[in-house]
Amino acid sequence: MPELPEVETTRRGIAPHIDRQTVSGAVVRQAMLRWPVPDLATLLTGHTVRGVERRAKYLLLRFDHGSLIIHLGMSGNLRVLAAGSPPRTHDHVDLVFGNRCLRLHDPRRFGAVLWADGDPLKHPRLRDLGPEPLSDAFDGGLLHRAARGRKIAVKSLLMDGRIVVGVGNIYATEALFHAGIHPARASQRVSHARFDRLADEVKKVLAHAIERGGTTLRDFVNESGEPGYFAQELFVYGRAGQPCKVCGSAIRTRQVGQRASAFCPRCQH
DNA sequence: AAATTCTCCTGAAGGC
DNA sequence: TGCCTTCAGGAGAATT
Repeated sequence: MPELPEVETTRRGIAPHIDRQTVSGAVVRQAMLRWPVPDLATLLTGHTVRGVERRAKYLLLRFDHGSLIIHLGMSGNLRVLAAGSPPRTHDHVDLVFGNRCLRLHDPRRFGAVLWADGDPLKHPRLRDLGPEPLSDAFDGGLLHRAARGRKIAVKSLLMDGRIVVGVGNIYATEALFHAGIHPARASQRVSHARFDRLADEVKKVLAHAIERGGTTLRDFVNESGEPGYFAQELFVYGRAGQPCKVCGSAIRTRQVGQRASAFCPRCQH
């Protein structure tokens, strides 16, 4: 499931192939993803990509007349293929650049392709987002302020995009383990010092995962169809019943905010 | 206002 | 072997 490191891996992978390239055509095979997909052939043919950026888990393809906003949902990936490559099931959208093709594949269709006429950062889906986790704007103080008076589980706080973006289930789970904080702990009962540590661990785990090309659990692949290599470095996510890599206790899971959450009962409080 | 629940979808896994 | 049920999961929407 693409989280920030997987989206950033995708951005870095596709940018060299499509930045400053001109769209020669587009195909929309499935016009209904999370929201309706615009008529991309009409919208983009003849227009040139003026930048490939990322905000939270959204990819932004800049054009002179607006921006294409792409979200990979939980099962999406973008690959660069030869133009004319036969589509497989769930290959929903192609953007064609001469002899190459940027193809969106998304079995569960939780992804989205949106268009913003003006500043994409002012789009309703992006305008209320919190700071980037790898920026200086994100730190323990921000978490501590957001947690004031909140009974919500600290893991849910960390995954709330209005507070900080890009931290999904995998990396929230891992960062909480490294910070020694129980995922279900009430936010208001986490000290400033422990939030400092948590923010630091979020940055470390995300940066490290980007270096490894992201986490591949089932189906994440980069623009060339290759998996990421962070999965082997996970300490708790997906390791229920297995021994903690630090203390040997059996990793447990429980529901936190309707989401499966793994933790070490001895290392996290 | 904050917290919780529901929703979209498919593939994988488990039961029988 | 194969059909049926269950469930995960990002994040917006609806509800409490």
